[in-house]
Amino acid sequence: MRIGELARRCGVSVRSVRYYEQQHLIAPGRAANGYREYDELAVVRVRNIHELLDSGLTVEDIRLSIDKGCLDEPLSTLPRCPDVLRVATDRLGALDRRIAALQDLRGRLARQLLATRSAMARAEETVADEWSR
Amino acid sequence: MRIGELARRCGVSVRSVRYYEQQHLIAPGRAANGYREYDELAVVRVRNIHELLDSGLTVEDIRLSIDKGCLDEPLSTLPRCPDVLRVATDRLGALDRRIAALQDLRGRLARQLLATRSAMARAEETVADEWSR
DNA sequence: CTTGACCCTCACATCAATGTCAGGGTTCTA
DNA sequence: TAGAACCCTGACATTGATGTGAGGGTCAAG
Repeated sequence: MRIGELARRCGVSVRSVRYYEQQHLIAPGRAANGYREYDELAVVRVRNIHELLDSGLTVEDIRLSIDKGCLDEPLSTLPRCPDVLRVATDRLGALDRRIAALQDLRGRLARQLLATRSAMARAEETVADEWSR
Repeated sequence: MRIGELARRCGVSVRSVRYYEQQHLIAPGRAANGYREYDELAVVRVRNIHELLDSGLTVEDIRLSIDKGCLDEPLSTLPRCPDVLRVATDRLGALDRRIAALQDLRGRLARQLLATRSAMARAEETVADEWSR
């Protein structure tokens, strides 16, 4: 099948499929006219790639697990892939660190906001005091 | 004072100071030789800009609050600035959304990992079964 | 007069995956 | 045979703040 059908069946853009190829995640054949040719295996691979990207892995992560057969069956039916597992575990840790950093940021911003609000409240009280005098 | 001293006193890079200027957050004078000239006010402003950036606001956020006098005193002693307050509140919401998105991602990745691990465990049991036969 | 520490502008690189052009070829259908 | 719908490559844009380098002035101390 050609790239448009592949993309449609995998729920990704044609651009993305070409990008995956450029990143050496897939290697389609070529027809005589230069068009890329994909088989059913490609459907599985591209779906897997998309799913892994969507789960927070990077193209680089996925590339590390290629040529290990880890992308050529539906992920749910191919549980044995230590490399993907390890990378995913690392990625989970990185994700946790990013979340922690964001929550730290949130804490600082919230405290700043709170301090500002209470300072404004105090200022209004002062004004009220002045009025009541 | 010149840009090097300003940057040192504010704990930011010279590059960042020039970037703030390019973004119209500061507007230093120029000496006869073309060197930027900063006064004490600039120290306060640059420190405030850096602190706000560090708190998760963007240059665009900060720009919206300029010309309101919100950057010309230490933030802790200038609590009355509704615009900064509103922007910061918005930013807090955005931060919460980003955190939620990351946590969602984390959940998906963790589930995938868990499923993979338990599938591997099942596979090992199967192997054990085969051995025990 | 030279060295070194400053300063200037301009501009590209970073990170990641994808969108979106431009400029052109192919294939199928009416 | 024309037009629609597809395909190709190549390249720039996006986001945000900063790093870095080239190529070149300015100034003070030695």
